[in-house]
Amino acid sequence: MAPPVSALDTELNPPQADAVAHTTGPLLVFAGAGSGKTRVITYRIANLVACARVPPHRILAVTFTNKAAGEMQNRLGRLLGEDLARDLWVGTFHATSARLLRRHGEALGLPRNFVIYDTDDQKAVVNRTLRALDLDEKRYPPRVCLAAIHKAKQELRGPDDMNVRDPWLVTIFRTYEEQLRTANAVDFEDLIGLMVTLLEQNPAGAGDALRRRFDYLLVDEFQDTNAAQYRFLKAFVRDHRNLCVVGDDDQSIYRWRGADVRNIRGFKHDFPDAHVVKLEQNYRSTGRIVRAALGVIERSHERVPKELWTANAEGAPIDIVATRDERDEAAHVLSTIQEARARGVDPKEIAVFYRVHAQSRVLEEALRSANVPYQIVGGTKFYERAEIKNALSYLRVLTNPASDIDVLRIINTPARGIGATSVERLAAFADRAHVSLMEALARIAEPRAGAATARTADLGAAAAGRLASFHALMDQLARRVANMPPSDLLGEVLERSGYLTALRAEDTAESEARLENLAELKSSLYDYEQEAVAAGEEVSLEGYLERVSLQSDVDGMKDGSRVTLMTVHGAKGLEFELVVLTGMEQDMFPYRGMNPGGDHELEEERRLAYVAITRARSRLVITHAETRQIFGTTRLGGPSPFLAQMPADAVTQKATAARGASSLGRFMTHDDGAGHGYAPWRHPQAPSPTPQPLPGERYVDQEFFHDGPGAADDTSGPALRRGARVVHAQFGEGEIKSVVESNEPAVVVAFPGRGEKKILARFLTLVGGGP
DNA sequence: AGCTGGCGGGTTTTT
DNA sequence: CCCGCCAGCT
Repeated sequence: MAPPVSALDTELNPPQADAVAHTTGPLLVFAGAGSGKTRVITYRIANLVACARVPPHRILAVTFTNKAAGEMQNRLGRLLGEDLARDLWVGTFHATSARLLRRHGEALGLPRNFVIYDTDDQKAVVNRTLRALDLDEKRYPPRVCLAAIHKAKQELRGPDDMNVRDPWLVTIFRTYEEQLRTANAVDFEDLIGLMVTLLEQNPAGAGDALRRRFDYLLVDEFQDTNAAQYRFLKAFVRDHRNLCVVGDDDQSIYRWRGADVRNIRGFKHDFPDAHVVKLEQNYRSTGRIVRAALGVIERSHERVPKELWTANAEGAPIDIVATRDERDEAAHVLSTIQEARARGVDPKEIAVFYRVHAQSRVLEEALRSANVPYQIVGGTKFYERAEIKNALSYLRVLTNPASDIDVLRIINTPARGIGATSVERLAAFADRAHVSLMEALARIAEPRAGAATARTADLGAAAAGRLASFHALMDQLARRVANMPPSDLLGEVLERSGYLTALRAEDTAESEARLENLAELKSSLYDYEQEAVAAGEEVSLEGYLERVSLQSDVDGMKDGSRVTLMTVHGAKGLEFELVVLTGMEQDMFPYRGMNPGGDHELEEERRLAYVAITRARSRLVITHAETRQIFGTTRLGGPSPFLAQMPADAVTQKATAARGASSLGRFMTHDDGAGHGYAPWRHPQAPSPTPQPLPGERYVDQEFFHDGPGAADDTSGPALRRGARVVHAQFGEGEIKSVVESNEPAVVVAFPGRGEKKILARFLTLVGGGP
């Protein structure tokens, strides 16, 4: 066995060096939060390549997100040089599987041009299935059906061995599978499941071929793998057993998605000879933050015992701030951020966390009106917008005409007179003939026999004509796929389909936004082409579509100098100088949706809180609100029980002025003047506490929350006012003429030489910064 | 055929 | 509160 790279050795503590030096056989690394996990993985790979002389293309590293994969590849580029690093296989389970299935999937009858159906597509398939089976979608809600299907597939179960009582669900599952297969489509679970089939059943020797590809496998965030993924790994390393898994059972937060923390806790059972390393020294956070995190996680039973510690300074106390409601909370978040910025903290080193996306809106409004640059990770995703999905459906049909779901999306988009009745008749005809919708269209569009076919399908001459011209359009476009780069093809698609014309004719702020989004889509295709060329990969429409399907929220995170707003789930694996953790209330965190919730769920919430706390390097501010408007109703939750579990000497209890005032208004009958003579703010769980306003605590700009004159239609906040100068990516600089009411903040801007245009606020940048 | 408005239902986290 | 679905209207 080769010794570790000596130059790296000095930068590693003993357990880290131990893990890096290990080469042959199974290795289990428990990596506590902030314990230098990524460093260990990258150095271990570097060690394998540089010392053990393993060719890079024979190493597969699996990460949780594409972004993490990219970062790992970058770091390895710096350690090993770009040439070697490029040959490494680094990617998510899904991206890696997709890539391998393109090459080996044919052994299972999966064509190379398969498409990946996202949740939306899957739901459409279930809806279609329900209609075909004539089932009431009230009794069989698509969401519920899909959840049952996913659960089964995550455990590698098929319709015959799924654990459900209702036989209809089995039928729905079976039909769903049939639809995917005939559409040459796979869902996320198939990507893993089909790989397992290849590896375990070895059709046409494909499993052996796959196994021979890699000598070493490394898996990050192993605590969040599911049963199928674990079986994938075991099948892959069957012959050499060179499997290194890295994770932290305390950070397992994806149980709801099928992740099974027993994979890491029971790893020793499957690999009794595994070398086990524990990384317990935290290099990231202050002493107080580490102790607060430990206070929460130590209440957990079931966990593998670990001693997380840090040699770092104690640092500032963690602020636990009681606020009146979510708006007061947002104001406090804002002032915390402003204060940090004033101290010179880069906005990109600041993050605001929440449990559920629904909490983000108020926070976003506060930041926007104060002109704080920010980005929201997750929520309504770019690729889920209707116009983007439509455009992508055109592209997908061009690569894979069998994908009926995509055909249904675009057949009458833009409106071309093909109504529901025509589509239904077409679908019925396709069904009888056992062909895809595109194939059915081709038959109807045939110059001679077409007319008779149309009659068979019960389609009138006019309808048949419109269907034929749709087919002609797609046929024409399909001929161009091979002849032009994908970004140009998109342009062709949008022009020739009439989609752009239709949107331009609409001429609303919304249609304008859709056009902008489509332009952005085109540039994302262009970016892909550039990157693929740079990485020496083949540029193909399929390649782009695959990337889009497998993109995650955090992948879209930009590196700009902006504050990040995200859910705690999204924050896994990241770290920030300052973290503001909001909504730490009973029922919000731990979150209770509508289900009663058992022990296991509380355990997962606890781990989630642990993840949230340990993202912070030097400063952590935690807020909770007395009342919270969410989903249209007001929630009243006391402080989260997790707060009481943080050591008293690690935290400082505070309250906003508004919180103090609200208690006064609500509980006192006499006017005593705010902030005087109240019982001290004792314990977060004390009943009806009366907080004492912190001396000197005040608000930046509390005023804007109380609608002033004209505030009602000025939804964009004070920043975008009449007369303000703004910059637009395409039209350049202009002046705001008026603020218009819309779903989204929008304004009319006069651009010199280009006239006035309605533009959504999010496409504009203010000139000159602050108001 | 396509639009609009009313209604009811669901609202976690996401590769 | 927001969305999607349906029915009824143009």
